[in-house]
Amino acid sequence: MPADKQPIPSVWARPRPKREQPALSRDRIVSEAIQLLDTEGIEALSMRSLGTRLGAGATSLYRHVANKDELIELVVDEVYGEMRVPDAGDPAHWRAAVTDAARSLRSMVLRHPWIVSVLGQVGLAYLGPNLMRQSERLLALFQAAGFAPGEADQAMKALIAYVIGMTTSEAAYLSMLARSGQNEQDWLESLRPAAEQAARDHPLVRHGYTEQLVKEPAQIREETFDYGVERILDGLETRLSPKAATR
Amino acid sequence: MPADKQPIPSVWARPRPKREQPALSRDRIVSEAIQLLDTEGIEALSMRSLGTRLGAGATSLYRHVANKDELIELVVDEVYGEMRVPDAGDPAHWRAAVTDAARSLRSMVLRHPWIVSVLGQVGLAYLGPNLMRQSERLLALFQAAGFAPGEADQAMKALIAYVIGMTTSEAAYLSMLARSGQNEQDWLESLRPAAEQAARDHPLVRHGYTEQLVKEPAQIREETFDYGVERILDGLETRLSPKAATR
DNA sequence: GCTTGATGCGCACGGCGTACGCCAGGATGA
DNA sequence: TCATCCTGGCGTACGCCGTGCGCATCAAGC
Repeated sequence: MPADKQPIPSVWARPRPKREQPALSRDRIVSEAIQLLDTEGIEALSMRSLGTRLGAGATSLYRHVANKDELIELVVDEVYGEMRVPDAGDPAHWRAAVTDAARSLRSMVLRHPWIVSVLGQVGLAYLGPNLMRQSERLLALFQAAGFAPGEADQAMKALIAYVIGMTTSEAAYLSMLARSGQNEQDWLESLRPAAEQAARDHPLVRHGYTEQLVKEPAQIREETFDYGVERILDGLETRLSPKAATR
Repeated sequence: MPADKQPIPSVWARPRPKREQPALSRDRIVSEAIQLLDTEGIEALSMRSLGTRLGAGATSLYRHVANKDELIELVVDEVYGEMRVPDAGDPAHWRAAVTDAARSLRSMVLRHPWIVSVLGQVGLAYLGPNLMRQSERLLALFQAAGFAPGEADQAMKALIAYVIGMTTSEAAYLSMLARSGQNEQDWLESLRPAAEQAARDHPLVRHGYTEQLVKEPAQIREETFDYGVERILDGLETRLSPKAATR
């Protein structure tokens, strides 16, 4: 047994080996992980770094979560809790309510852009309590609007898929921008040559690029997002009118 | 120097230390990586394992790709090349053409489900030649259908976002199913208790579960996917008719 | 006082991405 | 023909990672 561990000058000068933090717990671990992810990004999350932040060793965390994957499932469900879905109210205002929910989900993802690099791995965040709750509320919204249960389910899935897909590319873009450390305008400028090279031989793509150069990028993203939400709601609305028979 | 590496019986019986494989190249590396990803999943892809498969050392790969992230960007663009987008033809059939493209993208993702756990990290696959090409063809499709250039861009982004979002959850689900090694029915059965527990207090969600138990899961996924595509196309179509003024 | 269960920690293992320097062999130029 | 350089591959090593295991500590119950 190697008992000669640390070069402590005196045993009596022990640096308070015991608890000053409120002790480890699953909740504290999850919320500290989210903070770490928000401030330093996905690649900075290791069990060691998280442990250190909590004033604990890496392996201590394993008393509260089974492994890193489970931690990530918990973290994902936790941030889903930030989404806001309006109460199902007046059926006449279902579009506004659904739009609010979609925007709320988008801003959650943009607040926590690391989530998109993790969504492909967590198989069933589905079962998390927060996602469950939001699904229930969304279903209520669609059913109140007049969709039959089965179709409300499809409508909800279509909407969420769209929001997730659109924000995935937004978040990946913004993460990369953040890593570059540059201002968005400067960064786009430094990317210009590569983009123009790539768009050579693709006139339609190139036309889109040059057209967007004059507008504010953040505003373009928001408009594009809203455009898609509106089109999906338009498409869903055709199913509610009495003459619905598109398929 | 620890020279006791391999128990080679005789130095003279050296097993041909030189090339028999057609030599390393970026193309060979990328296509072997895709094969490895398809057969063993995302977590099996390491520079070492890939090198071994190619009959080379791990670090040899770095002569052809800058780092693992770049390899992944190459791999992602490569599989985008498998997507098929019809030629822009008769404007009257734009819906069928766009639907084909969407289904083609979906089946590409389902053939390579690991892609979804990597999409959040690659900032600009956008610039890859294959994705460029597909974007150009999709834009042509929408413009031929009657969308102005700017709106064609928004329409394309909405469609792709939907497909990516929907297939992300499908692929994550299928990956997890594959890892479980079980038949889908058995696996769903073993998941039942947890699902029912989670859906307690959420009657609408629970109703959806029980309703789907009688149908073929793969067929449900396909119908749900198609439903969303149809709704988006319905929504887009309202913008083409002369009386379009939804927003 | 003694036992027992929960909690945290140190250590160690095997694997990862990749920087670096060496070397063999082919291409090149005198 | 020979010296030189360039290219591509390899071995080694560094500093990370997730996590299994066994021990130390301590509060609670007898």
